[in-house]
Amino acid sequence: MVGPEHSTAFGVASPLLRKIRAAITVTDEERYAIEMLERDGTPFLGQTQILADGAPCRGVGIVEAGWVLRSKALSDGRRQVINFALPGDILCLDALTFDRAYCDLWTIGRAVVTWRSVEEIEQLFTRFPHLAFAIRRLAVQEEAMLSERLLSVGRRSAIESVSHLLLELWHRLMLAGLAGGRAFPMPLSQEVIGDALGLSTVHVNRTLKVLERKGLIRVDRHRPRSIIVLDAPRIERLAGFKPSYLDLGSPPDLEPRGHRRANA
Amino acid sequence: MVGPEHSTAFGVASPLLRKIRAAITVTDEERYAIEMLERDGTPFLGQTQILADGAPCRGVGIVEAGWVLRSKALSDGRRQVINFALPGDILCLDALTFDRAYCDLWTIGRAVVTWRSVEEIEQLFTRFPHLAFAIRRLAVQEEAMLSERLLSVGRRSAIESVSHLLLELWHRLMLAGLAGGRAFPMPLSQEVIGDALGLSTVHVNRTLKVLERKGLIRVDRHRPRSIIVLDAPRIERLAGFKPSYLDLGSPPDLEPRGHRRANA
DNA sequence: CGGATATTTGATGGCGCTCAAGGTTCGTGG
DNA sequence: CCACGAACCTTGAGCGCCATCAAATATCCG
Repeated sequence: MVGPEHSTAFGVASPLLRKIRAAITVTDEERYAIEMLERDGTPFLGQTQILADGAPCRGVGIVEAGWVLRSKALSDGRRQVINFALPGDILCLDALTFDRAYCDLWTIGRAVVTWRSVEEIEQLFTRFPHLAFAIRRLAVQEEAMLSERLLSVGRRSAIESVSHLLLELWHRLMLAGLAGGRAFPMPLSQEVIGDALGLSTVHVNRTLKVLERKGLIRVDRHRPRSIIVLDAPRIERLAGFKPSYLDLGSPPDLEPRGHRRANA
Repeated sequence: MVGPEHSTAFGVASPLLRKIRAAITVTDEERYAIEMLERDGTPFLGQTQILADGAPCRGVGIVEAGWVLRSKALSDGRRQVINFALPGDILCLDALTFDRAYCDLWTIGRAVVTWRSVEEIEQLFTRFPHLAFAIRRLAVQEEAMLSERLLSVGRRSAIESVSHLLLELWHRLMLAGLAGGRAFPMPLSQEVIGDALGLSTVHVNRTLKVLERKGLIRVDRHRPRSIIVLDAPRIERLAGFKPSYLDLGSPPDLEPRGHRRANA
């Protein structure tokens, strides 16, 4: 039904397209337009700052490959990671209505980012209103993720927060077609995880160890690092993880979990 | 230049209009349209839930009077307040692209909320593109506030967080025309403040006491409760508060603070 | 005045921070 | 192939910020 897909940097089929397809049905013309967005990106190597809090925003960024993080820093160096952008995620969507960044942007390891001007995106939205709708949904999802993160940092214990973050990343990577089965890539250092959850590096380490000792996950420390989920139901229960906030298409499952009927 | 303004519930001139004027110049027609939005609201008395996490969203809400909070709860009762909506703030702006709530909504004390259908808002946006732009800016500001809250909860100490929250509310109330001078209304109980900052009620109490003992604020405990800021520069320094993330119009002040020239 | 809600204060303890040192993995260049 | 440095992970010891529990006080409302 659909032809072979354009292959983006690092040889993965477009995660952005995949995510948009979760929200709307995409015509061939629209598919082509999306694929054109994810071209000619700038490659970065290590941890590199690509945008500064308060700086003018050059437009909208698309993460072609690698991971990017959004963070805010205090004057004495304390840092809070606001969110992670995975391949197919869009950076600075707010640039469409506000031309100043309110966060720092850093790459994590290798990453490829494409910048598109506000005008280009607005033309795209005019030509393809469906795409505008789908991408606005991505923005709503971002806010839902932010709320969930705030809940973690404010009210969940360390082991709950860490578990919840791992499950969120696993889920997002699957939705983007970047993870399958029980394993998923984990480029984040324990320091970065701590900065996302309001924890110290040391405590993230101890918490991961506990999760391993409980037989819930296995951490593969060889690069490229990865996580293997050994007991999904148990860690989901521990984290109180309900993936509905990540689903763009269908409404969230309002029934209690784990009560699917046998022959339905 | 501008005629007498329509007076909303509780006799305060439209805070929404005032905030929109910070972002764009408003024509008389637009002013009338905004004022029509803030009519015929439903009044609520105490702490009342007006929307549930995961429930279908009836449309967009406008806070005419009183305060509303957005929160998420864990199954065991722990609660995180995501943000506060003051008079003139808009609730569920995401309903325009996503028809499910991802937070609970509760009133704080007396409040009046008007619900407008998605269709009505979309018609408004079509008729007045400038208004659409200004209101999208309000949405961006919401995200900036959320990021700042995450920074507080994750990385600031209790005394820094509490100070920062107080300053944010003071500033927002001034922008909405609901506070002037050094005093501002404070309907939030210490429990609610704790739920917003990831702190216990007891610790919020002790922290407020410290701020009073340091001579930075005075808490008026008689209802309607209020806060008086006694030493704005000092508490702003303590909190690391930079109000640029709340300003919709002008770009943020990139120069170091407190260096205004004498005769300028 | 009585009941409900919110604030205040003390005592105690734990989760997670800090400091410090040693181990691992990996990239680079000899 | 090995040496070396950088970044990251690991583990222990000690402690502090803030949570929890409990009880008294204050404020408001009817």
